Amino acid sequence: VTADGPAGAQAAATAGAGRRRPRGAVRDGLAAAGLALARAGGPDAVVLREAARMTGVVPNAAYRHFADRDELLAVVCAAAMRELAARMAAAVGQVRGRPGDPAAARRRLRALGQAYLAFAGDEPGLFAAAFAVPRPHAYDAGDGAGDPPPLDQLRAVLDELAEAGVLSRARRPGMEYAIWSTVHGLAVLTVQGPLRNLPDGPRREVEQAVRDFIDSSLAEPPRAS
Amino acid sequence: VTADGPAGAQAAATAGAGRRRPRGAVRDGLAAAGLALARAGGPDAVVLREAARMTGVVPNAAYRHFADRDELLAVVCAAAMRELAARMAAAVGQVRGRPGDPAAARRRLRALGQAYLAFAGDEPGLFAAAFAVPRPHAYDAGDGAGDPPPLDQLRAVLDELAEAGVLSRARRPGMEYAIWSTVHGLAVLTVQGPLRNLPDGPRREVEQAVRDFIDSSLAEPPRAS
DNA sequence: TGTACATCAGTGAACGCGCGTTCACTGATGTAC
DNA sequence: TGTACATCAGTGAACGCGCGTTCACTGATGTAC
Repeated sequence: VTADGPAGAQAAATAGAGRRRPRGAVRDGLAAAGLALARAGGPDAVVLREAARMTGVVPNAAYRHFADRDELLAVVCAAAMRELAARMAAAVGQVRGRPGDPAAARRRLRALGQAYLAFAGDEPGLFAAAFAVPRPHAYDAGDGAGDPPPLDQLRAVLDELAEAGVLSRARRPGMEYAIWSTVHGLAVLTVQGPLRNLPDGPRREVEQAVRDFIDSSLAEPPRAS
Repeated sequence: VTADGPAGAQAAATAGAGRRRPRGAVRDGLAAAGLALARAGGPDAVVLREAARMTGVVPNAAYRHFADRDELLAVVCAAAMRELAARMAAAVGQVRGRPGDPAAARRRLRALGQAYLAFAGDEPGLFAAAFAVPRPHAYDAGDGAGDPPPLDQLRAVLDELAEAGVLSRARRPGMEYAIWSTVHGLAVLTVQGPLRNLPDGPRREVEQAVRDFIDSSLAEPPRAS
């Protein structure tokens, strides 16, 4: 962390004992290190000893801040999910057009999906981690601060589409799950799944097919089956 | 494997050395044990030593049949994918109605999706394993024997829908990826993902919403975006 | 403002575990003559 | 049909590794009087 000269080793060893960092720095450091590990290798790569190493702290020091490895992992996963939410919020925030404008609403939905896919592609480790949280899942549990969780962002855009008349009221209920499933499935299949080795050309065609699929599903009334 | 009496231990120990099993039995046993491990705990649970233990063989004996743990895992994953394909083929085979009948074609598509979801729900470990194959993926590589791979089964039903006039020709290209993404995403989200703790009622509503979403996307022409 | 003391947050050493993998071996199997 | 021998498929022992986690400790921090 600090630059050590040839004589610095002893200084570090001397100063190393006891508490030297400001309050909360070690906990934050462990969480940040865990996030870096997840970024590089997914949730399985979040190794407590390695996070402690990166923080410059002895492994068992982590137990002052987390009950066990699972608790650290949960914090990392939540951070990964927040990063996804931030990417989506940023993308949708860049779309021009007043609220209620049908064309703008469509663009916002598209931006949301695009951001989701881009995150999965750019950060496969974080994407996997975001959905790999151990035991109970706090996916919707936005604590007020920060961006709303992905599902809420999607709901907001769909509500706007319904108000704008692009999406018929009758079809609105449950639509967020259908679209979420579609985009999430595409992300999983093309990033970690069987379609991960698709060349760029076919990959783009697949993505276009999925976009058309979603677009064409917005306006029409449901048909009897 | 064989029932050992109190005096059987020595017999087993005596007979244990050297090769006793019929040709290929150990390899098959390891693969079957690996599949059982994947069934119970997903791809990460496919542990070479444990598979050897279950087969009644010393751990390093596995290296006579597989180059390393990854090769065993690949075999297990392929078997898991074959089980998914078999479930889908069985489900679609039970649908009555001659080829080309529009209503029957729709039922076949629905049966396909239903089987996919049911497999993910009944066998979460195998489902995860099927999509966790290390390095290059042989998803489409049907070797002639057995059922066609899932994607081909889906293509066949969509072709039938197109011929029956249910799915307009213009929308047919790429549709298999859109539907696959949707169903796969739903499976992942509700089985391992953030929706895994949904009570039965809401879960059924979500599934119904996704079904409606797919149904309503078959017939309509694409709209300009 | 100064001192006594509880608490907090780190260190150092060690534990047991189970894993994948390698080595030298040996006995049964199956083939060539 | 019988024998010599190469190959195959197992055994037994061991390796090094890195992990999560526990223990007893110690020194700095911050609080009560």
